[in-house]
Amino acid sequence: MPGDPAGAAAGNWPGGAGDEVGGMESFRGRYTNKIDAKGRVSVPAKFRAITTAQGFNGIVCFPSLKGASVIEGCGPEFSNLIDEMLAQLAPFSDEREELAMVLHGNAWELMFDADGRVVLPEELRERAGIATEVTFVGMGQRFQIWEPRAYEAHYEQVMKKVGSLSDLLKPPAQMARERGGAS
Amino acid sequence: MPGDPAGAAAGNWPGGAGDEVGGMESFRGRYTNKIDAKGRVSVPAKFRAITTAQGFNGIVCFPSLKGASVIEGCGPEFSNLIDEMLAQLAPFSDEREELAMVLHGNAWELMFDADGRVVLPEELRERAGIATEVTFVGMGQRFQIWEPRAYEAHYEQVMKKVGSLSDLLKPPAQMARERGGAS
DNA sequence: TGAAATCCCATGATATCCCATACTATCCCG
DNA sequence: CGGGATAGTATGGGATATCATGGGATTTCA
Repeated sequence: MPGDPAGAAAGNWPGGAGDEVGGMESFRGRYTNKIDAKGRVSVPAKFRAITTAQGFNGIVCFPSLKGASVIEGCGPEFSNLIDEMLAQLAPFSDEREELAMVLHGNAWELMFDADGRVVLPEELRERAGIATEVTFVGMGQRFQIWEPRAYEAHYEQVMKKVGSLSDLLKPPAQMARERGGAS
Repeated sequence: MPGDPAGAAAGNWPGGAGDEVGGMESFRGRYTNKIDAKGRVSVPAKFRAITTAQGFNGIVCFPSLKGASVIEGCGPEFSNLIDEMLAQLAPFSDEREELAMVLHGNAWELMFDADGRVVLPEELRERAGIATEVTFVGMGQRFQIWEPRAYEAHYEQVMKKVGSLSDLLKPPAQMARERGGAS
């Protein structure tokens, strides 16, 4: 790989909305890897490049808020974003404590070993129904970790629905015009 | 061969929109290339010129939202546009999550090799029914990658319908006038 | 001291790089 | 106007690097 030491990484293209979304690289693509006898699983190299570029030699994992059978994963940048979002809630409100209990109390920092593998905590695997294989799914700022069959089933459902959602995608200009109330 | 792609050229005619934010170069023309034993396929030189001019030595591919058997492709400018459009949806809404799963989770950044080839991921080829040949079809801001026969069939259908759509094409001035008046 | 987690190395598969070749459209010059 | 030279492009194959994965050895902590 000519001059691409995980830092310049995947897609540092110019201009664009990358900055408006928060300036972080996007987790893209889908990768299915095996869990070995010791519980280790390789994090996709493309994903590793992103989190290490963010200054953390590992990933952060926590349960899905939606209760779905899936593990959420991200790098320090999105993890910090979560902290900021929590910080905006009233300090001792029930809502903040409850969110914090999930997003902090059940979040793990998983360090890469020399070969880029991590061990998924039993607590998270169990809830996601993960046994011998996992599917990493890029979600932009963060990614998800699914049991492969559960992902397949879910994705089929999403594909059926997503055609009708395409109307929601509008260029920023058009979005502004509609907000402004022309018509 | 229909519309003489060579003549349409890369299209940097004078006064062109190449520099403007909203006016990206257009993907034009149609090219059918082979997939070799290693899964590699040459991206048409005209298309390569566009994405590299946008600052990315490769293409971005993702599935069609309409569920059609086709792979969507683009350069960083349109890819960034997608990010912007997604960013405008409510952060953890179902709609945004579902669109992200398709547009990020099943999107790949495919880098050109020294000869301008990429390897289409199995996940995308499968859904598009692609095996040994593909047809690149320019779509303006982006392009599509079809299994050649599927493209032929689809194109016949489109040609039957497109005649009745010609009224939709109006100069911007007229468009604005109608928006202001009616509705 | 024992179980579990971590480190380190080996291996196979895959993707990437690099060079060679055939073809075609363009250019140049007679 | 024609014919040969030339550059750009698509394609094929061998060599090389990267990555996922398995297993042994060492460390850590209870």
